[in-house]
Amino acid sequence: MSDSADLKKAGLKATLPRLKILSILEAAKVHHMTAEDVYKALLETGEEVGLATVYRVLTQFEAAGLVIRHNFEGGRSVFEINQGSHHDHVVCVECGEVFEFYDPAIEERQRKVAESLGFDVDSHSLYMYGVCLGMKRHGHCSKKEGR
Amino acid sequence: MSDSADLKKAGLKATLPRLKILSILEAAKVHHMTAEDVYKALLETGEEVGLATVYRVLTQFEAAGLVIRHNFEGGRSVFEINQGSHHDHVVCVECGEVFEFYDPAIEERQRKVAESLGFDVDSHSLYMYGVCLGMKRHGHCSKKEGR
DNA sequence: CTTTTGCATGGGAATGATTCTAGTTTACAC
DNA sequence: GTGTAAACTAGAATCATTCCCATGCAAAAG
Repeated sequence: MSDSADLKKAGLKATLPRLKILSILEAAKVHHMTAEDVYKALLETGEEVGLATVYRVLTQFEAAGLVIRHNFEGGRSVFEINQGSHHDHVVCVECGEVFEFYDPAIEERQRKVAESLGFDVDSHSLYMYGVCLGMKRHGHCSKKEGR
Repeated sequence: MSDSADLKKAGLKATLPRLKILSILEAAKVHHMTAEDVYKALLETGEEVGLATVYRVLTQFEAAGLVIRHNFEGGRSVFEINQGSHHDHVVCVECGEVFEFYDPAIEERQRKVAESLGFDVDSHSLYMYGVCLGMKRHGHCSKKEGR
């Protein structure tokens, strides 16, 4: 259950930067962070880590299945901790908030489509972009900042 | 029906680079191209265009709804001509081939999910990544090149 | 058909995100 | 503890994309 054990299980040495990054991702209120976000959070805890390390570690975590990388609109990657349960995303283009949902019917239809193509699916992602309720109604929402 | 008219309708001057880029996208056999792909195709026709222009034009075309931009895995954007009919994508991570499909049931469920969140959806994208039949069976397929 | 006017272009520099390189440090097996 | 492979840091390098600005060209006006 400890982060240290999680890392070992993934075949990764339990180094300080890795432990810190993992705990930041786990503790994050907004749990979709860019590499830069993680780097800033590390600096705030007074940690001496290089941005290169953040990228390297996030990529290793992705390969190990500890985190999920998303390529949202705009080109930069965002990462979220992998809590086991697959879900899809709805992103507000005004405030940046990310909602998650899971729809078994959609998952099933995707599986069928892949099957009919003879495709072995490794991963799939479904993103919807639009304007959230708060921004529509009041021009702001819980996460007011734009981008 | 002419490209020139299409551009004017979109509020864009019918300049030579724009016409060329539009015709390349329309004629493309593999119709998911990166900006670099389009640039190379232009050079092959002997055209003197700057890469910056290609990016600028593709972005304008996207805004005008003439092309669709996709952010597949790997960071770079790919573009396809917008032929009106929405569809989703299945990408082979081995050979790079892109298959398209449309599933009304999935579309409908997405609509429902957005509605239940009070979300106005501008766009949505569904990508599945995996290994295509040809690569599984023979280690190669119609589009053998890797990436 | 020519002039006018302003948006469009080209190319190189700039930016932003991400990755590589070199030399140094650390985790962990013995 | 000690050795060794793996990991770390900082900064340089790379890649995709965008910016800047002097020049060019499309469309409107004459």
